[in-house]
Amino acid sequence: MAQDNSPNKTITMNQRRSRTKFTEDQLKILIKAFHQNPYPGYATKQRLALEINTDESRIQIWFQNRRARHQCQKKSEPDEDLESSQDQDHSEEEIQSREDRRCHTSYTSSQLHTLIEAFMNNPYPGIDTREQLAKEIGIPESRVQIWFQSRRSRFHVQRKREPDDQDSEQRQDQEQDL
DNA sequence: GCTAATCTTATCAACAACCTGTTGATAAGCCCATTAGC
Repeated sequence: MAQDNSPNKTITMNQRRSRTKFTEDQLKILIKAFHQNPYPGYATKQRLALEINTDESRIQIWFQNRRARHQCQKKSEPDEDLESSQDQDHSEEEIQSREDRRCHTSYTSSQLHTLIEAFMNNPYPGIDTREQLAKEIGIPESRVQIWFQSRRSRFHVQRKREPDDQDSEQRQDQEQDL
């Protein structure tokens, strides 16, 4: 999706998380797991994270990127290599057999207060800010990142709707005047 | 150039209050999302 060029974006760019460098052994394990199931549930991601000694959120991102690359590959070279042919059958059955999601995180009012305040200050916090917030409210950084994503999304939807709401209000006023 | 990190948007699903709205989690991205570190 197109991203805007707001000043906030610059803040994000400067504070990216440092790139994770997976070893060959780690990649072997991840690729094998991907062949078995490109949509692993939370339990599998946690197990993988433990196995290759990394964070579960990095496993999630790796699978997201892998799926994206894989989609491109499948389109450009259908029924080509072993990898593609092995993954041809993923689809409906696979979606049906998807593993459980992560448990719903519940935030306390004080945690939410801290997050909202931070959001108003900067809706695009970099890794340092997110980690600081995570530490402050005692929630994993990955959850803080997801919270900001959802918050921005709803904020954008709300802002898109606002002009419509104003229009309809104006129309109602005009109707009442008549 | 490859790919991890990040973004927006749409949708699913858990939860609080009791049928529906709110919001966290996840998936897709088609001029094959964009950005940026190695």
